[in-house]
Amino acid sequence: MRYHKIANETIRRLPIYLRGMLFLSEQNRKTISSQNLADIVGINSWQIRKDFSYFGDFGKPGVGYIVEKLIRHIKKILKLDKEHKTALIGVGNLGRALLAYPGFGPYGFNIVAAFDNDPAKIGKKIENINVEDVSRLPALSKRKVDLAIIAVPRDAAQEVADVLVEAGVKGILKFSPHHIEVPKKIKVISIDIATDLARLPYYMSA
Amino acid sequence: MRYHKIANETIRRLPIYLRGMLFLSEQNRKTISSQNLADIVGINSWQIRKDFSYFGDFGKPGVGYIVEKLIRHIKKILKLDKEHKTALIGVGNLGRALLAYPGFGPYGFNIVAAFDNDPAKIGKKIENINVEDVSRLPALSKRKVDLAIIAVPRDAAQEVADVLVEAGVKGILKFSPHHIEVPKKIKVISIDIATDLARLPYYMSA
DNA sequence: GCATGTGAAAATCTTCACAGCA
DNA sequence: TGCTGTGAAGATTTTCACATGC
Repeated sequence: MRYHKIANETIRRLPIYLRGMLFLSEQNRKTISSQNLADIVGINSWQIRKDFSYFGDFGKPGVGYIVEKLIRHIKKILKLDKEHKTALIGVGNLGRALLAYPGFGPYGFNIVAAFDNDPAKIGKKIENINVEDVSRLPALSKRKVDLAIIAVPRDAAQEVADVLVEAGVKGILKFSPHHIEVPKKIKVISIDIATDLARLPYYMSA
Repeated sequence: MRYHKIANETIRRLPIYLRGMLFLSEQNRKTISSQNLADIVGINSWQIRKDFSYFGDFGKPGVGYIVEKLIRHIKKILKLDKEHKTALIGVGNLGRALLAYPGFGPYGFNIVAAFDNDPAKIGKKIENINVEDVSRLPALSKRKVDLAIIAVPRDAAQEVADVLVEAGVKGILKFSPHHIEVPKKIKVISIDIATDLARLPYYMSA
């Protein structure tokens, strides 16, 4: 292994590899070759090897990669090896789907708090999480929450983000399509279904 | 304008620009400069100008871009200028959130059918859409549906995709994290919240 | 004078081909 | 023999700087 600046694109792919490895682990596979993993995740084998080569000698020539070891290794790189307490803001349709989503666990994400501004929802329990008033957001700083998922309407996103940053949140995943302004040290990732969907027709053969 | 192969990354950004332009249109803005648009969408102005330059002379030097004209132009490039009938497969939490999602309209996406395999859901009406039995999927070919959104559990995704391809669907948006195998001419886009979220901790300053 | 459009340079990312180890 | 790890080549994408048009 040499020193390399790690490509951004590599970081984007690591969670995909991790997903594949977790699947293999469920099935009690012990080792996997880059070619096998390529078939599972839909990424070329040489791309996989190149990506891994940034981080050290993961695999054994002639054998492949050891599933459990690779999982631990990728988790460590992505800093997923310890729990991340996560707050959800906005308990609408999407918010409820997120609370019910079982896929966060294996990555160490744990939704520990949910907030809304609708009095009809505040105080209710959804999926075992108590819905709190958004006015209580600033108190998050005391609760070791470092990550937040924003699932509120467009116009409220910036305001919510400001409070979250103030409360010490380090990373934000948002579903509102608008760009929000945050300090440079805060990382924001956006998911917008319509924006992704909008690429499809371009690639669809008539 | 010259002939250029259009960069994939450019196509990825076009829906983001479109989103910004639609927002401006709502506010009755007539023209916009690349710098102004940059502030709204969070992408550099030179990147925006470069992207647009692939398609022809969109703007007027000294003035900027004409909002309505640019919207029409981008929609045309992305083939969003006509309606895309869309089917939803899987009416769980996520599926219901998608049916209630108001953001598809401006892009010309219209969910015209929903399917599930749960007898308790079949026949129910959700958000004005009748939930049909998945066994009726093959009949989609007669209904001019060219796009499908798969929101079913992991293990069912490949099977559903196979039927959809058979039924003539040209593009698939899926939420199941697994890679699925489809003919090359079918375009598949995946959204996986956990995979996106998993990148955050890496970038979060301790 | 203001803002676009674009060659050219720089940076980044992917692909290849194969040396070398188990 | 099978499969990794990686330098080097190739392709793509971003960034810059400025000529050009309104």
